[in-house]
Amino acid sequence: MVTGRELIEDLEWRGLVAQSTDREELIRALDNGPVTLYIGFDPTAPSLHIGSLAVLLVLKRFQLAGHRPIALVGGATGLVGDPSGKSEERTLNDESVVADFVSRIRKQVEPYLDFDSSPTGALVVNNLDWTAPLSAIAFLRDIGKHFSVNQMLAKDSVSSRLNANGISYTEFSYQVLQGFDFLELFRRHRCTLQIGGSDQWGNIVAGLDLIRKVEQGSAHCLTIPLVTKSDGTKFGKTASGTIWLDGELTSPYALYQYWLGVDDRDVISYIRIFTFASRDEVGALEKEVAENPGARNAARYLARDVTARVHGADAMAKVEEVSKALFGQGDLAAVDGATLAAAASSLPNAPFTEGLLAIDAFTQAGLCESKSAARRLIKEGGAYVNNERVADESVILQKSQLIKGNLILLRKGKRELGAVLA
RNA sequence: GGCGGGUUGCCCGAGCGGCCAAUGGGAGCGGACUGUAAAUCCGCCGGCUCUGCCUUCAGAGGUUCAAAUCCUCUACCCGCCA
Repeated sequence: MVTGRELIEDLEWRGLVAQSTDREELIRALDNGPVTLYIGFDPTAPSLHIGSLAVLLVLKRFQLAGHRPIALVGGATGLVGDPSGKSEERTLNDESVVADFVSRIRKQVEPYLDFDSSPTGALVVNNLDWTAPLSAIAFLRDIGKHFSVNQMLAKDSVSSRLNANGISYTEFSYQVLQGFDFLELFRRHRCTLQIGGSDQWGNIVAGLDLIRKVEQGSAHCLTIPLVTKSDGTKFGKTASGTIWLDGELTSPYALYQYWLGVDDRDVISYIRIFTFASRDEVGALEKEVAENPGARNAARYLARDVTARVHGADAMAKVEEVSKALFGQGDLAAVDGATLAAAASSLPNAPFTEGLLAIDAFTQAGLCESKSAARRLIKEGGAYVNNERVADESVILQKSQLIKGNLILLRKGKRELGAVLA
C-alpha cells in the first residue's frame, strides 16, 4: 500500500493539487487506513468531457493507493445549477433531461473504477436519493440553520455574481446542497475527503463546516487546478466544440487526434495529469521531447494511453492504424477495408453521386462552409482527394476513385479529413 | 424626466452621400517551412449559375440618379444633468 505522503507527493508532482486542507493532517488520515473520498459530477451535459477526466482519474489514483472512491452524480444539484465559474444565471434543464444525463454519466464513470466488495470498492451515488425525500421545512431547519448568509455571500462564486449579473435564490442555494451532500456521505459512508476542481473550493468548504457543526466530525478536502493550455485558449475545446468522453459525441478518432495534436509545451504536463506513467517514464519522454521533438513520441504516448483508457485497446489500435493510413504514411488502398470503413464512418461525409464536383463534395461533407469556401480552398492548394492535391475547381470525382469501391478520402489542409461514401 | 453619444461582417473597430462587400487589428482557413507541434513569412477570409450577379452595415419606412453614410419612427446600449 502506498503511504499517504507518497500519494500526496505524487499528486503534487503531477500538478494535481491546487489547494487542500492541512496537508500533514491529510497525510495522517490517509495513513490511518482506507479513506473514503468523493467527487461530484453534475449532469449538465449528456457526457463528461476530457476536463472531467483529470478529476475522474484522481478518484482512480486514490483507489489504486488503497482508498475508497465514491463518484457522486448530481441528480439534485444538476437541477439547481452551480454558480461557480459562471458569469450568468443558467437556464434550468427539464427534470427528464437531467435524469437522462444522470444515467448516462453514471454509466460513463463506472468503467474507470473497480467495484469489488473490498474495503476499497467504489460506489456511485446520486444526491437526489437523499435530497428528494427531504421537505423544504426540514431542509431549512436542519441544514439551512447552520449556514451564515454572510459567509455564503463572501464566496467567490456568489460575490462575483452580485457584482455582475446577479444571482437567483436557486443558484445561491447551491453551496448548501453541496455541503449537505458531503454531510450525508460522511454519515452514510464515513466519507471524510472531498475532491473537486479548484472552482469547487467554496462549495467543498461549506461541507466541511457543516460536518463539523452537525456531527462534530473532521473531514478534508483537496482541489485540482484547472487544466490549461500554453497558448491561453480553453483546454478541451476545438473550433468544432467540446471534446467529450462519449464516443458518440466525439469519435475515438477525434479524441486520439486531439491528444496527438497537443502543443509540445503542454504534452509532458498532460501526460502527468491524464496517464499513470511513472516518474521515470515521464522523465524519459520529457528527454525525448527535448532531444527529438519531431518524433513526437510523447504526444503519441499520450494519445494512445488516453484513447485506450477511454475507448479500449481495440478501438485505439484501429484508430491508430487508420490515422497512419489517412495521413499518407501508408498506401490507402492497402489498408484493410473494414478498418477504413470504420474510420470513414467517424469522419464527416457525403454520399457519392454520378458527376459529383469536388467543390460540392467538400461542401456537402461539411469540410467547407460554402461552395465559395471550397473554391477558395482548391485555389489555395489545400484540397486533397485520396491524398492528391485537387488541381482546379472543375474536378469531378469519378467512380474509379472509390477505394475498395466504397470510399473517397477528402482532406482539407494538413489534417482535416472527410469522406465520400458510395 | 432633460440633454448628448452609440448600434457596422465571428470579435474589436474605421468609414460619415458615389471610387464600399466596406480600411485596420484579432480569431479562423490555406500555403511555405516543419513534426498531423510552436514560431515565422505569404495568401484568403458574405453568397452564387463568379471577368458578372445577388444579399449585407440594429429594425421599419423615406429623401436621392445613387445611402453603411441624410431624414422619420421603433428597439436596445452608453455617458452627462436632474
